[in-house]
Amino acid sequence: MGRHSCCYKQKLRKGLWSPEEDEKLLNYITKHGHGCWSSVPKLAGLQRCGKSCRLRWINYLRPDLKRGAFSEQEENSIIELHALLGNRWSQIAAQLPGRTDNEIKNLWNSSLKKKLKQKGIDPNTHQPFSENNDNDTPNIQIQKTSVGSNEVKNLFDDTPNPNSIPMDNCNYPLEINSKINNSVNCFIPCDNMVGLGGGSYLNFQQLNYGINNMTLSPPNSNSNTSLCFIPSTSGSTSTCSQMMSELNSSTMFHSMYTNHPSNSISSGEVDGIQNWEFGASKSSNGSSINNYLDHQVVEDIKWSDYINSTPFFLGNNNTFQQTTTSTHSSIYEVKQEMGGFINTNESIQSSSSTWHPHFEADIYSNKDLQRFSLAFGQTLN
DNA sequence: AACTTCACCAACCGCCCTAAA
DNA sequence: GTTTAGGGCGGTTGGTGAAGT
Repeated sequence: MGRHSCCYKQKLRKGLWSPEEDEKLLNYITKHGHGCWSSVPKLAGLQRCGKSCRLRWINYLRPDLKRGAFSEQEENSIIELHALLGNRWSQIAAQLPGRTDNEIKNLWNSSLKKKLKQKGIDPNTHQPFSENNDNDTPNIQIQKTSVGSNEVKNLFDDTPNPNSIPMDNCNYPLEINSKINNSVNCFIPCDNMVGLGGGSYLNFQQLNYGINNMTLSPPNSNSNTSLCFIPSTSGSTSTCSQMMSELNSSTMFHSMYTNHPSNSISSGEVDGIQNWEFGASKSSNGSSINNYLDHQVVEDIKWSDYINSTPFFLGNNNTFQQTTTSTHSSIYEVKQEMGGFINTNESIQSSSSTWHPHFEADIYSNKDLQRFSLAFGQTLN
């Protein structure tokens, strides 16, 4: 592989494009479209390789290019997107109409990196230089870091009561929205949270979404969606009647590992940390804990492979409003009220005998970014 | 005025992915 | 299943003009 065959051909011009060459390329593509790029130079009468023509068109001649200096708003967007996407210039450019990846890359390397450094921010991590930037402790980096205008709370500080989840509409910071919109795995929360014993419970169902427009695609048991929960329809946990009735039965399926129809996410405080237990259930009187994901399964399926960066939403039925439906898909308008991303960068062994192991999740509300610890797997008694 | 350094950015290079043969 | 070519992407280079000495 490596260089394209066209690049080996002799007598092809390289370097800057002349106005005459630009005119030839522009005229040709305007009239005929580019089609196969490798044939463009010959048809357009250019002594260039197709790749060079393509680049010239995309980065300079395309009529929809904005050109000119970047606005402050554009620069801020690039910084935010870079914090989220890293050096994925094409993805960043996709968020900025009229700008090319090359243009943005050049701006970043020549200007934005310096600006961030001048502000005492590491352009690679987007964290203050004074903070611990050790890549082995990524969760720590997030603490006390500003997300948009939101305040960030310390992991072990002032952990909120999940019963007080704000249900107002909320506008997420740009990078959060982008992450949500590009997600493929989302958890649909069901009816409501039900208080039980020392914790609170939120039933949910995972479905598989398409990219960007939140198209709901019917998943199947062979898909790689990993975590498949069916809300309980009886007992102490709430039913999800409304949500269930909106969905074709083919979109629901059992946990592929447990084949048990009842799972929930539960919350309680352990070791001073607010924990969410995931994939567990309690009996109707709340007296005993039964977890349907046995320890062997947990080891086999490598949780981290499935859930890393998995977004989820907490809310009620109003969080997702179905707008259209067809045989194969339903489109939901998302009014997320609270949601987050599970981080599996580290696993914490709790000193408690009943919670193990823990992963962390960033949970965003309309006010704060807060850190929870999630407990996955078998409850140890 | 001459030279050097710096900043910018257009263009190239090489790798990767994918579809077609 | 393998090979090949096209297209896309991110990293890097090198030309050019501005600024500094």
